Amino acid sequence: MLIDFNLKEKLKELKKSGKKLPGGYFDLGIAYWMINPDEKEYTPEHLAEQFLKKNKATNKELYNYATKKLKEYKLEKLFYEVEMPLVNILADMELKGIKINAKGLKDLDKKLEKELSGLVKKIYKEAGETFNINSPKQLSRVLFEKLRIDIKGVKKTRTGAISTDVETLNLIKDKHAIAKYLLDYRELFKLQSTYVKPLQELIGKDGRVHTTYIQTGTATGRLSSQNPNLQNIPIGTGWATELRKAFVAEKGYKLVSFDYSQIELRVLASLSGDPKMIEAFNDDLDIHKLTAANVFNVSLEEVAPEMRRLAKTLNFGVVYGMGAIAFAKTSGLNFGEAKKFIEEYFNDFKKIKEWQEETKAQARTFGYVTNLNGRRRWLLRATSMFRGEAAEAERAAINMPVQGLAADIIKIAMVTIFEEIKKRKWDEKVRMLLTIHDELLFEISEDIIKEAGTAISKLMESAYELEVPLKVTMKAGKSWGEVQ
DNA sequence: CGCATACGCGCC
DNA sequence: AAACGGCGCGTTTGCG
Repeated sequence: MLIDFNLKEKLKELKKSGKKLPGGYFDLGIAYWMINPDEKEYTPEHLAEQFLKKNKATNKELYNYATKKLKEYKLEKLFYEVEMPLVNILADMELKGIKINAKGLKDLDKKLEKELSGLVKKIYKEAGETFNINSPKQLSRVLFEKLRIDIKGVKKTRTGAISTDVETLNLIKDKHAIAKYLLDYRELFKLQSTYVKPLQELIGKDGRVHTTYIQTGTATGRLSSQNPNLQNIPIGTGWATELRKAFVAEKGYKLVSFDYSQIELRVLASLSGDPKMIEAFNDDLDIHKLTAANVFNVSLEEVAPEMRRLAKTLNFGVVYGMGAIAFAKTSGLNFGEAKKFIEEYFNDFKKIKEWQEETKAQARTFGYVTNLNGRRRWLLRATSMFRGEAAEAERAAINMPVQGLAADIIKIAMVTIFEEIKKRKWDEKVRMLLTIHDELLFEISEDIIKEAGTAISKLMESAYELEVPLKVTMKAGKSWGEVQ
């Protein structure tokens, strides 16, 4: 058995040179990540220091300690049956990469360039001077000192400066024409500088971009993606779709996305055992509409779009431990109304409140929380004497078992799908490319899309048994822009 | 000059 | 004043 660090990189090297893979392997970094997912680094030096209290340790010593802890924490199944197989799967996904239409990106770049130069001119004209729009410091001076725009309701940054973020710009939109231009500028500049420009640089000789998945990158069990991060590609607006259209399928293939519908809320319903929410998912109802009907005390037919929107914000916020202040801010309600809606929510879904309180108590009592598979997160600050610190740990505590189980489910699905691909000898026809928390993106040969799509959907839906069904929606297209 | 920090923002 | 969980990354700014 191969016992070492960064086995994904080693497997990639072996695959590239066509060599045989080891029969079994044990990634030390991932093992320690499961023991404590909040370490910022998982290097041999750091782990020896942190866990063995030594300057140096051999892999054997690190292995012995890790296996002991994995057993003690009941993490062996998750480690050996999910995380380790995933190393090989991620290696494949990274090597494969996703095809990019370079010409499309270049054209988009030019379009953005043109739009941006127009906006810059308008902004300078409104400001009566030229300055660096990308500098919050300079922008703040122009907006609030030179132009003297009213700062009522505008928040300050952590260091006390007047904020210039989107929320602020929206607030002053009606007070000065410059704000609208700045909002447009921000959107386009972000798109160009963060996505369109870097992506072009990262296209390989094979015409594809190859992200790197970090298996030890989050404290909840999720994966992260870097160089480039393909888990935060813009979606929704016209410009975002233009960008997504540059992610394409190879000739003879289509991109096919498989999305878990409401996976975190389903997990929360299941964990809490809340009868109303479980029934809603069992009946395949519109969960936000159902929530709205409950918090507004109306029938499903009487739910107006605005009511549903508020309920949706509530549903998402609850998973994160959102308070009245934050709910008020994101919903546009005043503090009192926001507080009432949250109370009403927990009154309607009592078991969710109970589950959250139990989970917080666990964090305080044991200093950690776990999810159904034993995935663990240490939260020693739950008993901090600083109220803010303790509250922050409590919010992390109620979120981790939910986010972490959702992460496990998609990882389990990836492992079973990978096995199915091998079994059916679909290696060249069904390529798993991306994993984006609750979504898997494949490149599938056009002749078997139907058959493979059905198989993949089924495997995703049966990856884990909850108190409610898992639901997957599938979409196929020539580009990523077409599957959203 | 490189590096860390602040700010801001894209996604789930 | 803020207090919504989890990430990665671009630009600016100030420090050594």
